[in-house]
Amino acid sequence: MKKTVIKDLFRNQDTYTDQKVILSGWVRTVRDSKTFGFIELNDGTFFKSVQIVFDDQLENFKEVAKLSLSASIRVEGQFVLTPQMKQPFEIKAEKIIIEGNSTPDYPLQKKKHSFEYLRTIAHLRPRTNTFLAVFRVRSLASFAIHQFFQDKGFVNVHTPIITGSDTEGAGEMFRVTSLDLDNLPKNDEGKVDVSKDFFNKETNLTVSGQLSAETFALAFRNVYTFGPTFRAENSNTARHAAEFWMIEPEVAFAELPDIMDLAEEMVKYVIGFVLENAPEEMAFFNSFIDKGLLERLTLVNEADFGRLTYTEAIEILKKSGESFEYPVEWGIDLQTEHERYLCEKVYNRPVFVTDYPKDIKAFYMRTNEDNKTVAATDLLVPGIGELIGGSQREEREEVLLSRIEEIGMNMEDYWWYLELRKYGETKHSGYGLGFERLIMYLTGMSNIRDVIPFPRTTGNAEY
RNA sequence: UCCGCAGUAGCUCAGUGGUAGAGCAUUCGGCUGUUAACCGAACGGUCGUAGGUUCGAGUCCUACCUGCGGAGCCA
Repeated sequence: MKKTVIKDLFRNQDTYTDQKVILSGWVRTVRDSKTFGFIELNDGTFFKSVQIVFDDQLENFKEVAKLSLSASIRVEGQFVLTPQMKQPFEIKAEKIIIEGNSTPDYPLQKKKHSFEYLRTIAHLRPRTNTFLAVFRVRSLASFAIHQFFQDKGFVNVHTPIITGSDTEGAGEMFRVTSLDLDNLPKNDEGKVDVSKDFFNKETNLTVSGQLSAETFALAFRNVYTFGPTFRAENSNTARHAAEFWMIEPEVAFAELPDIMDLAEEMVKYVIGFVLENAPEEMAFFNSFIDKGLLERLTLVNEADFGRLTYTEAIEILKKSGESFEYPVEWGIDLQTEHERYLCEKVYNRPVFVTDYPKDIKAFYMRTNEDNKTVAATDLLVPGIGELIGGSQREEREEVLLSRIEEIGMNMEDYWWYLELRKYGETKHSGYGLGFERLIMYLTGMSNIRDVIPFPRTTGNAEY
């Protein structure tokens, strides 16, 4: 007889009724009495566990009753519907084989643990309800994003992880080297001789695949990247990590509103996909993590995202009567308190802010006709902040050149990027989506460390 | 990096200058339908680290370490 997985039992209860099944999984809890007992068994295939009923007819009844939490077992037994009970069905065990018992000091108890504590046992926390739910949703959301773009004919580009260029302004980088740090080769000026390094030059981990993606957009028209990104910022917040995943679509023959439409459609698609494919997990988040989650996500899927310009946002903030810690003035970068006010108080849904002052944005963003602002947008989301940052790219070679000069960047480093403007340039636009922030938004989890299997943050690369 | 809060049993916490505590977990016993099972008992501590004040410090002071929350940076 073939092994059955618990997901199948839940999804096809009719076909299993009164049938014999073989299950294997991990013990969540054992409740025993003198001559019988119950085991909650989770096999990883489904969010919910199955109740196994066993009695002293089993030859190893005593050992089974004493199983430690998270022991792994195989169960042969009969599937029985139990409509009057809390659980829809249970397995009446005929045989239980102990594959790997656990020990009494198993750190996960049958009670609520703090996320802080669970972070200290990141190798065991995926066995908890919360993390089973988080990481299944993460997997589904990842798949949904690929499906969304693939259905639209976008080409997935694997941009380099090790990079010799720096997307200006995207943050501090992690140096990549194979040099012996205890014995560094020096040049005549006493500095490290990077020509002796593996790539004969200075290299770093990527902070963004955007510039590479642009090259492919000007060949394939519609492309996206989906990969890890690294920032060596000493950030200590619930929404920053040193290693995170980013999705960066890049679209040729597209202006800013085109990619805003794309971003909105994408976010809604992923929400719909996750609600449909992980209903148990989403119900769990709604009950135990974030009470308003389902209502909020459903609402978001039905309503249009808000859209306003930076200039309009400044006016709203000025007229709001709120006393902000950072005074509002045209030209400032919007602070967290301003963004929160806009999307949580004014709109109460995701909102695109567009056309920021060019002085506070990156060199590659397209300068608007007013010569003061750039065609950039941030998607602000309640509870998370900035979920997406995007822009129309500056396609006019002479404008781009003067921007690079203005900022004082090294022109030679961008020779290939500039050549894109020379050979058949077109308007094109793209954005970056922080994947973990999307997961936080989908699950209601409030710390980025709890949506990454083994998070890397300042001072922390355990596991 | 800055500001604030916290660190006491395996976990979650109480203890606010005078004998180190509770619930849960664990172990043992009981229980014929439990489902965060229940009932009884036992076990469990260098009070983050190092100094200092005091007759006496978990408690007050200083420094450091770690974690959390907020801010900056951004996705």
